[in-house]
Amino acid sequence: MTAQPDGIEPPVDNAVPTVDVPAARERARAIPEATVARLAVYLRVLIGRAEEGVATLSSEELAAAAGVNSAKLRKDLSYLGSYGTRGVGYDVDILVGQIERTLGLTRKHSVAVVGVGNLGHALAGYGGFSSRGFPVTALFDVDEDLIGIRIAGIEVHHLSRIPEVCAELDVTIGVIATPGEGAQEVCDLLVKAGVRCILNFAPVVLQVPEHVEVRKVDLAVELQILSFHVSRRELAEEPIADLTELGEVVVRP
Amino acid sequence: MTAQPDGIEPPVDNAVPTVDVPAARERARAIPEATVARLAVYLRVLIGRAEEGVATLSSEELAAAAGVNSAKLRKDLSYLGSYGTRGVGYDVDILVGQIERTLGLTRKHSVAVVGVGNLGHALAGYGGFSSRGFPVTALFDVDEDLIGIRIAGIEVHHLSRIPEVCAELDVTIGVIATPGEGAQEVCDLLVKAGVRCILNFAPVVLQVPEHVEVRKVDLAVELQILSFHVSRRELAEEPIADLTELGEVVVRP
DNA sequence: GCGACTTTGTGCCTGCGTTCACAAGCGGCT
DNA sequence: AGCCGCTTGTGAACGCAGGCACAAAGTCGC
Repeated sequence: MTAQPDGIEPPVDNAVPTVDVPAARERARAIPEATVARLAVYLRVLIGRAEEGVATLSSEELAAAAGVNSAKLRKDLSYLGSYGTRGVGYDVDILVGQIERTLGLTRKHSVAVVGVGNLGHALAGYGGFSSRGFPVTALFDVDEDLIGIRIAGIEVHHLSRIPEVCAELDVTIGVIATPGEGAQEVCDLLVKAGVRCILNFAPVVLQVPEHVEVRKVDLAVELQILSFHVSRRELAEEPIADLTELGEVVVRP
Repeated sequence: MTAQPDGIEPPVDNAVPTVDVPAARERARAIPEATVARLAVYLRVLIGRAEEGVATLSSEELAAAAGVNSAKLRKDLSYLGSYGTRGVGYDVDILVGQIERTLGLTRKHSVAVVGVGNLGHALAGYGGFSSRGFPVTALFDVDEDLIGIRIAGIEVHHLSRIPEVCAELDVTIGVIATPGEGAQEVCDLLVKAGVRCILNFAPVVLQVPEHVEVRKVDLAVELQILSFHVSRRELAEEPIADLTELGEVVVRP
């Protein structure tokens, strides 16, 4: 364990405990964010291979399938502990179990989707969620015309019932698929309802208390990043001509 | 300009050129990926403020609205050049123009969506794309029942027509919203059609030639990352009890 | 016109994440 | 049983991104 989170070392580290509970906590905390994101990718690949009957996989193969460097993969997996066999590779089933444990996938996470527009509707019907242990159990909207109807078997409630319904269904993850305007209000409601993890599709930066985790998915931003690469490419490819369209007029004094 | 991209300095840097074309190219190349992503966020905030009639914004205000550190914001903007006024802040309109130029948003980017399932349907109807200069102009699917129907006014074509239609409409960005199985095949078709930027919603790692840029949006992965944080929280909050459910049995020899 | 105040732009440092390279460890073959 | 080859796990180096803090540069008031 090289990277100590932030200075504070655990007091004593000499005795020989059989079950090292603080270490479990330390380790979970110590896993870098970037690694967590990749673990999810590895998991998907592993589950796919497991279904094909593959029992063992080397870091090289797994890395190729996940689109990363094999050294990075090994380091990522080493955060979970030593579950590989030198000379052989990783036992697929064991690794699946370990990653699931680390990501907290041993329990189901009930998901509430707020905003049943284009996107919310799609998310409610998206099979990829429930099949991966994230069943959408509640839908909310402001539009009175939508209240009470069922989408993919799930009833749509009014925003005002968020606290009540979320508590009842033990919702752990809230998905905000509203327009930008209502998003902060919805977020506040979710937080008040005890939801501590939010996936935000609305194009606003949400203000949340410190104990709440927000991840933002912004489709327009993704396209703009791609757009940047388009122009960068064109810039790099064209030998020297036609750059005037840039309007770049840098005058050095 | 401190950060020289990769060693090679421009030959002479003494004369007084009026239009510094190579510098434009260098600069576009030098902008860090992380900065590009944030520029898109700044742009959205700026456009919002511009509509409210705000003419000038300080780095502090803009940073707060975008949810970042003000020093980081200033450094990000400095990659575009010096467009702020000390003691005052940034002129909103000028900055909008500069960011749009840098991101290549001065032209429209025609978008093709492949896969008209739940998600593809939502994307086709999503107003956030066209309003930001990314009109969805083509839809594709394999399902014969869908071919020929119109969604949000756009006709659905068969996959096989991707090359033809994309060329005709000058599609620059392809969006893959198919299940994982067909994704690589669709990707190959798009690449063959000359599309060089792809936004991939399918849960697979796409293999593409070097000159093609892929961005992946994986909703299940996002949820799994949130799930990780849920368990991390529970681990940190519970004083010491109930950690056995982890199954964490680390025995130090 | 000058001084005080405000805000930008950036040099420097720190820390995280990635990559390299290799020793340690394990299985299989002889 | 012992050796050989393969693969993991990790120490160490590197590079990039983030944050601090300050000098430069501009505005506003007097």
